[in-house]
Amino acid sequence: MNRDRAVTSLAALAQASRLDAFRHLVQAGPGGLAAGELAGKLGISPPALSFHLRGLAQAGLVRSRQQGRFVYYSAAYDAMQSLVDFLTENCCGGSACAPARAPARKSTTRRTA
Amino acid sequence: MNRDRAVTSLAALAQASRLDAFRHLVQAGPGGLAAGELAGKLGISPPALSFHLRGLAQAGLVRSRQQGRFVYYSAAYDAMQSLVDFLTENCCGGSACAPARAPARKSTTRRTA
DNA sequence: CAAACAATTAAACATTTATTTAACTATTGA
DNA sequence: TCAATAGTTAAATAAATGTTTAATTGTTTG
Repeated sequence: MNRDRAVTSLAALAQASRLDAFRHLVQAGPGGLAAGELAGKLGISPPALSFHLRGLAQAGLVRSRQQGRFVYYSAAYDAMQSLVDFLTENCCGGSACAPARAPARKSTTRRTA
Repeated sequence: MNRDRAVTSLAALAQASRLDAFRHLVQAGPGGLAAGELAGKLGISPPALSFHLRGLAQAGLVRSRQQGRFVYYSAAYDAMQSLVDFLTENCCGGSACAPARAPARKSTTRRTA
C-alpha cells in the first residue's frame, strides 16, 4: 500500500452509497451479491450503483464475476486490511501506544473473531 | 460510529495532503506537531493546511490545543480505531473468516505492537 | 430470431471540493 | 505601542464528483 492507492481507496469509501454497498458486501461474505440485488437493498438506481461499484472496483476494494446474466460483486478483504494497516503504520513513531493493534504481517492474518 | 460519521471521516482522509497530515500526526505521537511545522513537512501553504486540518478536526480525527502563538495538532487515535472497527463490523455475516481481527471492544484496546 | 431481463455506458447538469491571494486576529517581545 | 510571527478566514476561481434519463451491450428463453 502506498499513499496514492490509499487515497483512492478512502475516496471510494467516502460516500454514503458506496460505503453502504461495501459494508453489505463485507457482511455478505465471499459469495457476494448480484448487482441488482444490491441496488434493491440500497434503494438506488442501477446506473447509480454501476457508477459507484466502478469506483470501488478501481480501488481494488471489490471484485466482480459474471454468472449468466448476473454480475456478482464481493468484498476484497485483503485490500481492506492493507488499507487499515497503512493508516496505523508506524503509529507513535514505533513506541508502544494504546491504539496499536497486531502488527501488519506480509502473509494472511488469521485471527478468529 | 454510524454511517454518516464514517463517511465524514473517510472523506477527511481521502485527499493526499490530509492523509499525509494525518499520518505525520499519527507517527508524531500524542504530543503532536505545530501547524507551521506540519505545513513545512507537507510542503503546502498555511491557508491550505488550515483548510485541510479543519476537515480532519470536524471529522474528529485530530485535536488541537493552543500554546502561546503555536497551535499543536495531534491524532485522535480512538476515532481512528472506531472507524476501522466500523469498516470490518459483522464481517462475513458473523461467521469466522480470514479478515476478521480482534473484535471491537467498548473500552480501550490495549495491545502492544 | 425476437422479446425480456441484467447491467453498463453516455451525456447533461448540479453540486462539492481544492487552491490561491489577500486580509484579518492573536500573541510575543523590542 | 509597534513590528514580527503564527495561524485562520474570506472570496474567487478551477476542478472533480454525483445524479438523472436515455441509449446500449450481453444473456437467456419463448
